[in-house]
Amino acid sequence: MKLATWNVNSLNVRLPHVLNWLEANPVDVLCLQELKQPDDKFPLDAFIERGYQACWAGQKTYNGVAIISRQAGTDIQRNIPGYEDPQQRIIATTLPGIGSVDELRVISAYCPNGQAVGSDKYAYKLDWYAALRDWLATELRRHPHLVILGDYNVAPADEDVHDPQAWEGDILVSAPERAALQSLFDLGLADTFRLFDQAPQSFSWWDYRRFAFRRNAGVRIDHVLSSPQLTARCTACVIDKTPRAWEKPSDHAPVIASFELT
DNA sequence: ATGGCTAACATGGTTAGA
Repeated sequence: MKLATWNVNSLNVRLPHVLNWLEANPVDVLCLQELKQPDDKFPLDAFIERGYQACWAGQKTYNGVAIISRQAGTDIQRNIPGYEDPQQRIIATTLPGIGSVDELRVISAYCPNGQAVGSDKYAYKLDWYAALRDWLATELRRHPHLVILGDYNVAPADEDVHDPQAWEGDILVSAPERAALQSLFDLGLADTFRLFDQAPQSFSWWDYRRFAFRRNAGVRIDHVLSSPQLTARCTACVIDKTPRAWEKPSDHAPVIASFELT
């Protein structure tokens, strides 16, 4: 089973890319972030025509998340329960499992950017992460087979940053942000990318400016995290840089994780 | 050098992203 995550930076603009990518990469599940469109603009028919189901949480202009999947999901949850937030950053659903895995809990997450260390948005980011951690602790007790895919807006370590010295202490890499992401790892969730040998300088986001993609001046902030029982069955995790080189690309690349479910 | 692109909303210039 293959699951992918992709921050598309406007599904309105990027739908052709998403459909082309899905045709070349017929994953079982695709989690999207930054739809930047209200619920009634979600292009459900385009996915249905290609054999997919979908659930989504949209918002005008900003944020917005979706889960595209072969099988229809149940138990759909929008946002973090009990955490009042007009920003649409979380959608979760339960998919039918395969073999001894009776069901799979899938979460698509768009974690706050934080803008600048010490800003109001930075405080919101850390607060949001604390709420996410607490909710995930509950979710993991309910769902032993859980995977949370998305844009975490945190580069876990210096090896995930093209120029760690230039970025030191900055947004996406500051110690409190890394501690917030670590608090998810401390729940038993694994960064599946690091389960395997990877090329050095592997990134998932590159600034639109200053030819950052051409120079591979990026950071790795999009991750697939899996619960222990799924981590044991994870067989690969790769970043697909291909669509980042297309015309009018998203600034993020998709990340794909594979699991052997029998 | 606090710029540099891109998208949304708007229809000029601001806000936000990371």
